[in-house]
Amino acid sequence: MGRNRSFDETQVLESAMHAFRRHGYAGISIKQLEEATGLSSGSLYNAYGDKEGLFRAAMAFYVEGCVAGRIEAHAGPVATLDDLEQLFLTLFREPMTDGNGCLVVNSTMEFGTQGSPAEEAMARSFDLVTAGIHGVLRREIEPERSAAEADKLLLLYHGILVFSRAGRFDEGFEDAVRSQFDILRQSRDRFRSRQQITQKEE
Amino acid sequence: MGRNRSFDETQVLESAMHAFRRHGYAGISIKQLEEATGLSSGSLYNAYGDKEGLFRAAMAFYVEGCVAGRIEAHAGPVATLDDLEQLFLTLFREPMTDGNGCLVVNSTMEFGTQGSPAEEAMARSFDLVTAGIHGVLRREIEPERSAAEADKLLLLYHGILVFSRAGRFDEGFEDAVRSQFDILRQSRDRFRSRQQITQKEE
DNA sequence: GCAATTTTAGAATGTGTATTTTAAAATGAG
DNA sequence: CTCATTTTAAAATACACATTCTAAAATTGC
Repeated sequence: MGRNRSFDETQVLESAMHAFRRHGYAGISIKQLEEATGLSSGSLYNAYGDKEGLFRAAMAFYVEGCVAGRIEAHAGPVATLDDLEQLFLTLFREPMTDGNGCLVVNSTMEFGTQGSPAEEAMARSFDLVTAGIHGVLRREIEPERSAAEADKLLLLYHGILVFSRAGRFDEGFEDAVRSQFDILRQSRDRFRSRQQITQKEE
Repeated sequence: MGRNRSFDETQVLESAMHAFRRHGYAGISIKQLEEATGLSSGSLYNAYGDKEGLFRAAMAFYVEGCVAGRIEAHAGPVATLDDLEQLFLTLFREPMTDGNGCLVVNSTMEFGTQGSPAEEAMARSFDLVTAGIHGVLRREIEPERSAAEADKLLLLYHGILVFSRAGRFDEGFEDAVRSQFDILRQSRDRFRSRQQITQKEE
């Protein structure tokens, strides 16, 4: 056994993640990644193999640390409509306000579908968000409308991430989100009272 | 005056635009652009100055030819909710189904806000779409809800472009769009009948 | 403390890149 | 036709890039 790593892996991955978020994969050089992480290229290559390896690690770090955590907290198995609304409202706060967007969505747009080094992380992230949103709506509103409303929210969510990256947050997007959730809460209340009536009849 | 260009400028810009759409700006090389356009680098540099110049030209070509035309047709000064719905439904058809997304949104995600060579084209395109959608809703539904509903549609629109690039169109997004426009049409009808009542009272 | 093994920093390497230069071919204007 | 000007293609250039190599420093297990 030789010596142990002297750098903080979490800190390096976090720096790399922010650098990729800002410049994209093709748009950043190893030299810039050295500056961002504070590591020399030798150490980076030793630890992650190559640029793609570092990118994959940064992606995984982002998905597990950032996406999975937020979904679990706001769209987990017992989450309510109000919790889900909070998920959407977090998109208007740090770190999304720095104009660098979401690493997963940025990378999706950079690579598209064909042979992307981000493929697994992308799929996992989309699946997490999709399952989270659909789960909450399936539990909360009437079943006939739940799928379409969930897809709407899914599109809304990713639309917000586009405008986050575009630096166009001046408009009333937060109001739009609240207004949509108000509508969903009305739908939920109608659904609940109808269920109560059905229950009484039995 | 020397000789005239022997290549079809429209065809070259269209090829370049599709190449940028597919690979991004940083992700494509001059050699690939030579292959895509059929021009030698000499001709490309003579005609467009440099890679960035060609990119700007391709962006302008896309915005004026693709975005502006679609907005005018489906969200112009006399467009209805049904027209606007058609705008959204075109996103599920050619050429958006090729998995290469929209050049403007792709470039937005690649460059973000800071000093992007796509800045003018981006701003123009976002403004066109924003103004088009807001215009239709201002005319069609009740004024108190119009802004929030327009922002919702704006986010929905760009969310669709994300999933278009992600190649994840298998889901019921088209239903989600139709369902949202059904709701807007109900809102419009309520608004209209309320206006009629007010008119009778006078 | 010794030896094996890993990390590390920096120099070295080769390839790919955008761009410029060159010279010949083409073509419009007079 | 002729001349000036432009396009064009291909070679030349210079630089940036990802990656590998080298040798020294560090650190663990025994």
